[in-house]
Amino acid sequence: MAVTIYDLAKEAGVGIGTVSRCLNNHPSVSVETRAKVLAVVKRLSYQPHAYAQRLASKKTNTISAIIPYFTNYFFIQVLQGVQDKAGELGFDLILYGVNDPQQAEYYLRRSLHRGHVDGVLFFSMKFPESYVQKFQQINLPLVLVDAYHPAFDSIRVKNREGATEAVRHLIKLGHRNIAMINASLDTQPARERMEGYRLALEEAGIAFRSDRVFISGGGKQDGFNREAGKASMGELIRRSGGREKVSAVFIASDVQAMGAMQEAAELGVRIPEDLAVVSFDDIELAQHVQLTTMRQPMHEMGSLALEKLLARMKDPAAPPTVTSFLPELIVRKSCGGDITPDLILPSLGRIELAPTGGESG
Amino acid sequence: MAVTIYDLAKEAGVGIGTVSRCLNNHPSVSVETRAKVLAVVKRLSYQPHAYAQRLASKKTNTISAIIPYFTNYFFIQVLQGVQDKAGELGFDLILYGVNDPQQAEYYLRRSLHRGHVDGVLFFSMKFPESYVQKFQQINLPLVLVDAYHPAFDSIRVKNREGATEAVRHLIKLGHRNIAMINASLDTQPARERMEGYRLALEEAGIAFRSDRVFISGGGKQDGFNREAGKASMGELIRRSGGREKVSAVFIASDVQAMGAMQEAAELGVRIPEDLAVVSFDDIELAQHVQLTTMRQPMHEMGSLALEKLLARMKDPAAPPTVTSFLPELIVRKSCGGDITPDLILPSLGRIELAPTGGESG
DNA sequence: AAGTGTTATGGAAGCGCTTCCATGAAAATA
DNA sequence: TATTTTCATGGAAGCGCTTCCATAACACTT
Repeated sequence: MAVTIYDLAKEAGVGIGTVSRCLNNHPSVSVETRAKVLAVVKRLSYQPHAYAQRLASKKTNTISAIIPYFTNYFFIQVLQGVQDKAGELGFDLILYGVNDPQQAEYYLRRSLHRGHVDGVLFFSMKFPESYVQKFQQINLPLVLVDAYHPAFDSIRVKNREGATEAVRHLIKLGHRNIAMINASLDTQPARERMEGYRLALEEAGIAFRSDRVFISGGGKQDGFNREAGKASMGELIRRSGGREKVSAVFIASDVQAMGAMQEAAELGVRIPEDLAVVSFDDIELAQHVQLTTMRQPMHEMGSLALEKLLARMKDPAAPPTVTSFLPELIVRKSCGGDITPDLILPSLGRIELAPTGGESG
Repeated sequence: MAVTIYDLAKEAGVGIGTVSRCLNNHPSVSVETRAKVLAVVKRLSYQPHAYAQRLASKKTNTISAIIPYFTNYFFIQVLQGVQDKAGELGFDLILYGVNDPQQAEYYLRRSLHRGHVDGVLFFSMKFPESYVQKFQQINLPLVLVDAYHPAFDSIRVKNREGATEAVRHLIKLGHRNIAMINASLDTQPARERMEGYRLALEEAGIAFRSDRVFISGGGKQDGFNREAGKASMGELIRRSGGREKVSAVFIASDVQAMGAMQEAAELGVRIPEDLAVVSFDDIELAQHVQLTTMRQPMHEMGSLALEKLLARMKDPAAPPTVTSFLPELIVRKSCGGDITPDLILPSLGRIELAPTGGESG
């Protein structure tokens, strides 16, 4: 069997307490003893048993992250922030990918197992009311990212303000007939972004028309995906016409915009000539397709989430904090108009979305 | 403090053994006793202590996945496969993202801690020789994905064959001056894909020219990234000219191809008119930019990896197995020529890469 | 009635650690 | 030299489980 501290103790001719102390850099061990023990540790290539340590010390050094649809680029980039920080701090990160809402509860339950994790990161979903008390009861640190509940720490994005700025930009470019492609209103970001859209319109004296808001997805996921975006754009194009033709659209996320742009191209609608597009997130891809979008500091949100969790562990009694990020408008080509220099690329790419069937240029 | 089985036992008026048996669905408990105990479990909202269980039962139900640069879409898609399977089987997945090679060893060491994980998935990196023995010694199941070592199970992709097919396709379209943009030759996939490239050329009686192979990245990561692809393409375009102008290029991965295409567009080189492109992976994006590429079954590779790990746990003595996937050519528009219908999209998109400065079509 | 199974149960032992307490030796003080 | 303080150390207890063994209770057999 594996080497235990008992083996080490016997081999080094000391007690198990001493061995443990050597391993944990406890001060009260003589230099010689420590050297002797560590030599044995090395010789027998001893490996501590993680769970025995954790059982005895009551710390797990592990956190879990519960994330919906984590192949969504937005989450990946946030997750990267979490992971980098976790590595830096020596924490293990258990990844729970949620594909349907029920799973979220399953993973919450799992995270609640006493001694399983030191804390939980919960992303972009409505935190189930029924778990609020459970977390409070056992005092398990929890941080909500891109979500909100008054009882817990949260990291948010000013969706409303961001959306307003996005739509304002379109208005500034002269658009009046501005549609929105949104995700499921079950999600808070979708609701908030729509509110921002509505506000910007009102501000400019443009009437909000609910028939200009397109939500699709047929219940599949939460609507923040390429297919939903594609479907919505299809509908938009089919329904938009006549003198009140929609000339610009605000899309609730880059991923949707990807699908939407593809559909537009397939239907011969040119972007930005026929339709200006602004969306939300600034995932890596957005740059590639020259999408104008509202940037969220995803990596930073991820690492901050972990920091907040640690702070919470240190001081469980502190009142819940909320950190809000204000998204930043990144102007690229998809909105047309007076294009200001791309804020990411030093030189502008020449990638265009052209509706021609064959060669162009 | 938290509720333990002792509390349950006292409360239900039974012994701890009986409680444990109830919780674990052991057969030899009477129906009434079980009901009585489970009622108490519910009433006290008992949560088992994960690490105590694990310490006593010697099973962790956890595996770790060591993945380089996991924001790379290729890995994400593989990881999704792993995660889905893990969720299905009730395993916890610890994610170790590696940003530089040293970290890999750190995470290997960590995974080796006795009792920490039941098995390890190691992705796309050279498995360090110095850890071979350690894994064998403690008999920790290990599966290599997109990597190989004779001592362990592995899941591979026939990189050579895939590359050959990719280049053959270009040759079939009439190209003779075919360059390659590769990643660091320190990685096995890069070496194998280059060999496939060379083979296809030889097969067609075309001389291999090392000045037609472009590798860049300046040591940053392993070269499988957008920036490296962009840099290589820049060099290719600058160096290619005269009568032996390169008319097609095989790029070692989609991610690199993204950067390369961007650079081409910026330099006014049209794809596919001026330069045909075929690459490798078929990440989700490839469809979006109409990239012809060799598809790897990423999700399947991920879930198979976990299955293999389980098989290995069951039978530690079985000889190492190797499963190889043959990538499949997906023809889209980036290679020009006689375009066959896209195998993913029912109808072809119209997204084009046009080198024009402004509107086109 | 005595013997043989069968089933349900209690609880000790043990998983491999950390931590605390007691102890003995050495150093510092009077 | 006698006494206190400090330091290093050994090892028991305990973390919360699973599992095994012993036992009691009961139903069958002959």
